[in-house]
Amino acid sequence: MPKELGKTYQPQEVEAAIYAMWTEGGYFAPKKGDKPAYTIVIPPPNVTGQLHLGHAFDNALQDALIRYKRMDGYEALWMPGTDHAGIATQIVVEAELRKTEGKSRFDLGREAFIKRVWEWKEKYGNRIVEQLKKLGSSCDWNRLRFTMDEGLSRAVREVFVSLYDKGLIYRGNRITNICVSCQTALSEAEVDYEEQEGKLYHVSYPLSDGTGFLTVATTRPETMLGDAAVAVHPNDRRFAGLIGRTVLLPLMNREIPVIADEYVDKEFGTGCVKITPCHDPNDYDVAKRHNLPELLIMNQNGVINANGGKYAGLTREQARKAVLADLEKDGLLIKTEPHPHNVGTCARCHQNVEPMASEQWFVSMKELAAPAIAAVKEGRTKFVPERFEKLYLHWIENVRDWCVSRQIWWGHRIPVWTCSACGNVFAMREDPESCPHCYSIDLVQDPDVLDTWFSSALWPFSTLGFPDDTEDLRRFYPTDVLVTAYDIIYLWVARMIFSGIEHTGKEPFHTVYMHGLLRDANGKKMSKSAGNGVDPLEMIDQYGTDALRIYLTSLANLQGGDMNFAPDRCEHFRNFCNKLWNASRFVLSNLGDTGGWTLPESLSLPDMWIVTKLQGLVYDVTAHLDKYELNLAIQKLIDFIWDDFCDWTIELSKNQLRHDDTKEATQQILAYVLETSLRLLHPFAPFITEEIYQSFPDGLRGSPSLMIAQWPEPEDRLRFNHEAGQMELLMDAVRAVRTRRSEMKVPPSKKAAWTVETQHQELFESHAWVFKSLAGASDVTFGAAAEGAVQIVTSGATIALPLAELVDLEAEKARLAKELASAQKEYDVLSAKLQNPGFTEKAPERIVLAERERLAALKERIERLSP
RNA sequence: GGACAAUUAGCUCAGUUGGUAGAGCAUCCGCUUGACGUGCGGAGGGUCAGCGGUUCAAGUCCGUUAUUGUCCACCA
Repeated sequence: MPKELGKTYQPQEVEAAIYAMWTEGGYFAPKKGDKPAYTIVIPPPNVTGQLHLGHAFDNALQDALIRYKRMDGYEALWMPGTDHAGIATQIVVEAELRKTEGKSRFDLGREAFIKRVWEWKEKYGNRIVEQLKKLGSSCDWNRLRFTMDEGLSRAVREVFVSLYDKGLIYRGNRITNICVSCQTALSEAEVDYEEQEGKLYHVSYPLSDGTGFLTVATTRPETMLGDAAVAVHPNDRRFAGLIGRTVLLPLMNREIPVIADEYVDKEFGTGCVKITPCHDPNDYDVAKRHNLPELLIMNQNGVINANGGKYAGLTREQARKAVLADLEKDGLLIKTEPHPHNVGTCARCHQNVEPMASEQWFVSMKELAAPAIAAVKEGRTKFVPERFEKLYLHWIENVRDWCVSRQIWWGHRIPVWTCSACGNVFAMREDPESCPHCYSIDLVQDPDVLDTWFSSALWPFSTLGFPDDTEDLRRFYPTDVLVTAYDIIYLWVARMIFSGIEHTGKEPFHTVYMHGLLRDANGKKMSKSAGNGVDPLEMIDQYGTDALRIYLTSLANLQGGDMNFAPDRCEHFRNFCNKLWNASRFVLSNLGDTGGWTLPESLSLPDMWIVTKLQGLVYDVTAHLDKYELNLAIQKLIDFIWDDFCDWTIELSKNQLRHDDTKEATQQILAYVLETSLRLLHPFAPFITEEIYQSFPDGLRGSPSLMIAQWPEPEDRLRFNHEAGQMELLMDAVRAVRTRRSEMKVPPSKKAAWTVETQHQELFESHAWVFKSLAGASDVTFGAAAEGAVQIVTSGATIALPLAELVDLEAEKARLAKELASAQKEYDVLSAKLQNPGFTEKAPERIVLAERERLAALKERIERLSP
């Protein structure tokens, strides 16, 4: 029996039960069908994460795709999981530790701290998963993975050791970006550059022989403590005589040479550059070329070390102040000028990073990048929209070696050991018990952990069982499409591509569907500090999940551009859900004895029209989904359901349901169109469509859940183009009369007899009920208009309404004359176009044909309008 | 410095191979029409940033200018 549906849709009352029903039914698990596997891996949210709008958007798109493919017979797997998010998680747990116990991670020690993080993860790590479920995400939750699971950790080991053995991972001392707040190295992709209002300090370095000064310009004066030289351009005449001599480094009283190097830009600053090998990447290179000594003056925590002389123990900020003050005192600070420049900041904590020399592990990129470039250039991996390919290629073609070691504790420990006995350094898949070289058991493991993205890069195959050759891996890998925002192309997407190729021999997905970022209603970036963030869960409470999802889906655009989210615009989509709800109530309360949602044997003209429209919709929605044009798909669905189905089909059905001879067929057509529409809408609005579907009587449900109902296919036999065109004539007449009546302020309750002059008399006569139902016709007769009637010229007919008492005859004449003039003008333009051989010969036939028809229609209209 | 994108109705934005410019919101006018006022019917409002080009035909393709935004590189 059909469930009783309330007058308005109340999403809060049904969503949880629907989700539970899906879960209990086991519908999220992939089912073998007549089509192959279709796989999407979720971009794993951080375990520390709270659901934000970006997740909601990304997941709405993925869920729509996976639900569509599942209904379409594919063995659809949406692989879920979470990321351990090394630094981010460690920061969160450290903060909590400091707050609740006033302790640092060092107070606890490494093992105890890691235990704490695991406890935290067990307690809070599933919060984001529960939130994803609220969105209706149809992930196969039984497969939930975590990047630090045993299996995934094994994948990390395998990949590390395999790269190490191939010589593609090495340890090296070089300038790396260090976050002194997180106290770890970062990869270049984790550094954000931002323009800061800095200062350029001009500092005098006296020549050792006391004959003068050289003035250098610097933005980081504290680094002068580590200076190894002053460099000038070899062709710079100003300093030609000074090359090879020495200056006395102020404050440190060290003699350093003046060298010549082409790196120096003569035009910039003073033309003299201080060379600080350990604290600037360019200086490092210069130092290598000139064999300069390397002097590190700062620790990873940003505190000046013993090499900094009397400044040792000061933080970098304190050191800068002290150095400047001392220079000032010595009269060596010549000038300070404002100098806006780009400064690298830590992507996690937004503190300025400190470039400094340190020992780190690197992945050698050149060899790995080559096939990843080819994969995209040769089309095995495609980006949608295509323009993102350029970004990807530009990055990977210029990629530098990847710094993968992090000086934190939460993450995959680098599987490299050093033998204290023989000094052997080796990487192993299993923790070793003794040195493979000298069998000593005195082994020390590298203290660092791997970059979080090292494990994320393996996600498409590590989640499916790699490194084991599992059935899942064979069936679901390579995956199909990766859906994510463009801001992690380098951090994640590119690394998955080269990792997938290197370790599995296959590109991890054939399509990368990229989208933009959500901004607030004014186009501003959403952020906690600005307080303009929108909580999707609040949106769900207020408007329902489906309304939020439809709105988000409609925001996607074909350029992958950023989108502005205005919370109150959810209302429109909430209204749409309610509209669908009520349309369904109407259809369900008028089912009668309809035994199924098959079409009636004979179709009326309006039936043929809506069925034809529906075929077009099936075709369009499917095509848009296949092309990742989800915004267009949802727009067409809304237009069809609201405008075509509700405003025309349902309105007309009210008349047809009153007559015994048309009642049953009408019931059937309503059920048929509604049921098909629900299936098409389901990927976008899973809850409401399922709730309505479950309210259908048993005979009308082909499947226990709409989730696993079959995706509709367009049927050519149900395209009635001619009849649909006839219907449009009737609709034009309805609209034309409505407009005129409205202009003349005739209340809808006032009916009027129509006198129609038309070549389509049979059509208009047999469908007089349409005009009576929708356009206030009391009677429809045929013939010439009576004197003083209001004449309405529409496509195919002139309709006369006897509303003489409401009409100013002169105004009426003027209006008709104006319409005639405008029609005539349009006719002239069109006829000139059709007389142009350039057009008739070169334009496609269908266009010419359509224009000829338009011309004929205009001609007829002009005749009708002519007095 | 380089690259990419955007510029369409008062506002926010769609616009899928070039083929008569669309939506929502806002505004205005009507409506106790038996699914829905979270609704129904109707109206006004646009030289699609400027200029030039290709084409029978340009919001759509090409060039150029302007403005805005993003990314990359990098200036001690």
